[in-house]
Amino acid sequence: MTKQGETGQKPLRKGMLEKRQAILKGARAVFGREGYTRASIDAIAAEAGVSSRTLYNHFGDKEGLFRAVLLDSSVAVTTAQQELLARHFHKFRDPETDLYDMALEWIGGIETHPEHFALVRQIIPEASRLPVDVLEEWRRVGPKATQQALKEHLLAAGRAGLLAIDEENADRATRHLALFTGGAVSAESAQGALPLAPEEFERLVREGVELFLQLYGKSSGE
Amino acid sequence: MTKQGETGQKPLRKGMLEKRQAILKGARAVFGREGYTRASIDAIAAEAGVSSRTLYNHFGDKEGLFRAVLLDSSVAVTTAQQELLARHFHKFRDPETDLYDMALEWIGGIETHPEHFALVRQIIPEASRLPVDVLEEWRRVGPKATQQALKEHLLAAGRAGLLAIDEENADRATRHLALFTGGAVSAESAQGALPLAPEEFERLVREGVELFLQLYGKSSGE
DNA sequence: TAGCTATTACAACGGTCATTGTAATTTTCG
DNA sequence: CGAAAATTACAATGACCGTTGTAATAGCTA
Repeated sequence: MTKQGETGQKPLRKGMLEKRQAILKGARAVFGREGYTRASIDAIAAEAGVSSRTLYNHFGDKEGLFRAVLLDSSVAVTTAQQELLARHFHKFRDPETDLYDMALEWIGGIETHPEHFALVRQIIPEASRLPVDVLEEWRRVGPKATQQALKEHLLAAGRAGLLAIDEENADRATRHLALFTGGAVSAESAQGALPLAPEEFERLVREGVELFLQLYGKSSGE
Repeated sequence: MTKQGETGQKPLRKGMLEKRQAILKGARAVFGREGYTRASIDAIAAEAGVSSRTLYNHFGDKEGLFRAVLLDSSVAVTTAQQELLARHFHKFRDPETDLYDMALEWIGGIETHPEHFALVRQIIPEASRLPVDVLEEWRRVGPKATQQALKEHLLAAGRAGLLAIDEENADRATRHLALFTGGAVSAESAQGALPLAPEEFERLVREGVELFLQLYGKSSGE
């Protein structure tokens, strides 16, 4: 138990890092597809093209692997989402269209990173069995981090006079934008479990952005 | 497979019905707590105070039991929710307070029927492995039925001149009320997986109702 | 009370799975 | 190249679990 792996501090040898990432990739796929309990170590090892013994040498046990996969995947997706937000808000001029384009790609992340969100869907019912620190760190590096980035971009847009947002209402505005777009999509698709027609998806996001601008737009807001 | 059980058409003998309901109750608890895969037949039988063989005689196999439990529980909760809506809208006079009271108890159903919603949380990641007809029937007798009842009450309130709701916008208004209150609570509590402080719960519901009235209230709406 | 039926206790089968040990083999690095 | 480390194949262990059969028992109904 105290040998190595766990949090993976110092994989020095060359191939180790590749093996490790292959395992993480395979585990993300299988855990997301099958769920924690159904996912067998052998299936993950096969998906990663690795012996199951190597997997144990890297991550200790099944729970350690799940922990590593969840956090690794969360960091990756959060990074991608933050880059996406930065890219869209960089050229933020017209709230009407720019906010819609941004939200479309942001919420579309559910389909851009299907394995990650399948993985996240698995932890919801498993929450009471998962160590609290894992849950907390997931929220911190995942949803919370993305939300924080969004909040800062919205604040910047507010300072630029493009939205009716200031330090006072920024938190609520951020929650509202997420709720009106992502929350609406999530509710309609049973938390992403059921497929949603693209037109329906776009309609929900569009209506959500319209509602958001109705509250925080410069024309009718304030 | 063709012997009996399955959909349970004719349990005539006296004690059988009690056994059946004891099994459904125990299965709801264990399935909700452990999830489909982890939940063992023996654990369910023990929780129900019944031999595992009796369980098989009633429901055929594990999947048949899960199917029966999910639909039975959904019908029960939907009935309770519809009664709740009828009771509140019966004495619907002042949108400000009446709508808040209603939403508080409605969304509070997550805590009033914890086993049911734990069960529902389990089917989300399991969706792709569940027969489509089970999923469809669940949505029909569950969320869809409640949503339909709410829509009719909102329409009635609109006809009574208490809300700015008519046949044109009733569907959207219904979705909005659910999203602003239940969706907000759901998002904040990670789909109900993480506990939410009562004050936070009430605050979210209150803000949700306020926002709803901002859009569909008679004073500032229209 | 007699007979039918549901229920039970018990055992067993076949399967899956997490985990570990070991020895051989491959890979990496000095 | 040669040593050290990582990886592999292989097997085994111990546990859990869904499901079924069976014979005994308890409960209901007529």
